[in-house]
Amino acid sequence: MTDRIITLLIVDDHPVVRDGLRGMFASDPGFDVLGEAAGGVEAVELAQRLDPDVVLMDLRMPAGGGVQAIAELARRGTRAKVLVLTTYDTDSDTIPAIEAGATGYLLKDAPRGELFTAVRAAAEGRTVLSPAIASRLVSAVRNPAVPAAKVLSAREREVLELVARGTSNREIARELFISEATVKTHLTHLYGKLGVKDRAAAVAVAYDRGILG
Amino acid sequence: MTDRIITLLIVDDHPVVRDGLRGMFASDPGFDVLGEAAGGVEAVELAQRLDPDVVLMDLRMPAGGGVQAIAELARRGTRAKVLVLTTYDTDSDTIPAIEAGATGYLLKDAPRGELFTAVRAAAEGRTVLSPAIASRLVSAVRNPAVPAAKVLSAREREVLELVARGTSNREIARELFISEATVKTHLTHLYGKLGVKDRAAAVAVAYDRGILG
DNA sequence: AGGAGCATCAGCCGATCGGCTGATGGAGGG
DNA sequence: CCCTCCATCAGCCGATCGGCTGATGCTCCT
Repeated sequence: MTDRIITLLIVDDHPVVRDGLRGMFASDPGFDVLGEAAGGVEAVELAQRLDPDVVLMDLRMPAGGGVQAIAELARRGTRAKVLVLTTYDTDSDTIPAIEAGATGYLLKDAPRGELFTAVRAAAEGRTVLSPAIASRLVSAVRNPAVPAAKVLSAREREVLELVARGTSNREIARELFISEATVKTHLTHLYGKLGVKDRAAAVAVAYDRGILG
Repeated sequence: MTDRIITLLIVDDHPVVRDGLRGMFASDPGFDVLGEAAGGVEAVELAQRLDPDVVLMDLRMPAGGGVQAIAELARRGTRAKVLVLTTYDTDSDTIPAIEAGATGYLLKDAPRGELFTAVRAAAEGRTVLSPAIASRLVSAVRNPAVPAAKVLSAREREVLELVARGTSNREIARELFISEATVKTHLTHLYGKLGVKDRAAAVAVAYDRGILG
């Protein structure tokens, strides 16, 4: 199993990164890069057509988000294992990506050897995590997961976005065609979810968690 | 001038990106990659020792910021032209980097050909900017340059940081050993500088500009 | 000497916010 | 069918905020 050739699909919006990865894997006869995609939508399509063992996937892409692409692949029952390869260990998409079905999660600054090992592991279905990611995961699991009790609803996010622009409650109400009372309700709720007491702190926390910005 | 071999130094904290760039330039006999650095400090040192024509520099790096490295190179009168190669067109370091002495500014998703052209241009001392960056620059210049009228004082930043944590004016006053009236004065001033009307928007703008977060 | 910018303070007042209590209807899961 | 979550709305009230006007002392630069 370990000595079979592993086929790959590379998904990243940066040509430079795609080149780097392709070059890396080309130098090892144990791998075969079947194709490249620059966005999530294209990735899903190519994954179906080329049927690679492993998909190396960047998360932040203009043309179709990585997380959605992973979810879509899972929904279609694609055989390929998805190995997320991203720049940020602070990425707020870490947990969603894994929930969506990613087999592993590596940072781009991982050394070559680690990458190769990770791809082989992923091909066999084993989970691989960067140490930084792993530690974030365990702490995320330790803390009651933040299980949805802290996920803002779509409406709450809308309100929060307007708050970040300096919009008053009354103006928000007009903007969203709801009453001021409802705006205040949404605010009270999202304060609770974000663990803050006022709008300024809510905006700060939202930026820290990647909800805004 | 155009047909001399151009020597390069690659600076990026990601091995993958360094590989990608090295591979790209290796394929063209007109370029010679002298070395690689993973951080700003190392970059300055290598630039002095290797004396490349062009330094390809990432901005966001853990080991020594790119902007500081550029400034340091300029201070030392290094011959090398610095071509910033970054991921973000929203990067708040754009203008500082150019002020620090960068010859050009490209986004990583630029196609190969553009990169080659840009490096040759940079080697000749010509300025190269990604379209997105260029447009940001002109607008930055059109607006009176943000001339210091919009730079927060140290005290104002302190107040703003506390605001972002949800601290009330009274608490901020206690925290900083000043009166509540003074806190309000600082706030009024920084609202003016940031072009906002309330604390929530101030926090948002501060995050956008990299003042907070 | 004078101006600009910063940090400090005062008082007043209307606008806005946030907490509290309580309620309704719709959607989705068990 | 019941429960939960979401979105919607109401009214009350004290706390907080932001604008306005005006003032002092300090430092740095011209």
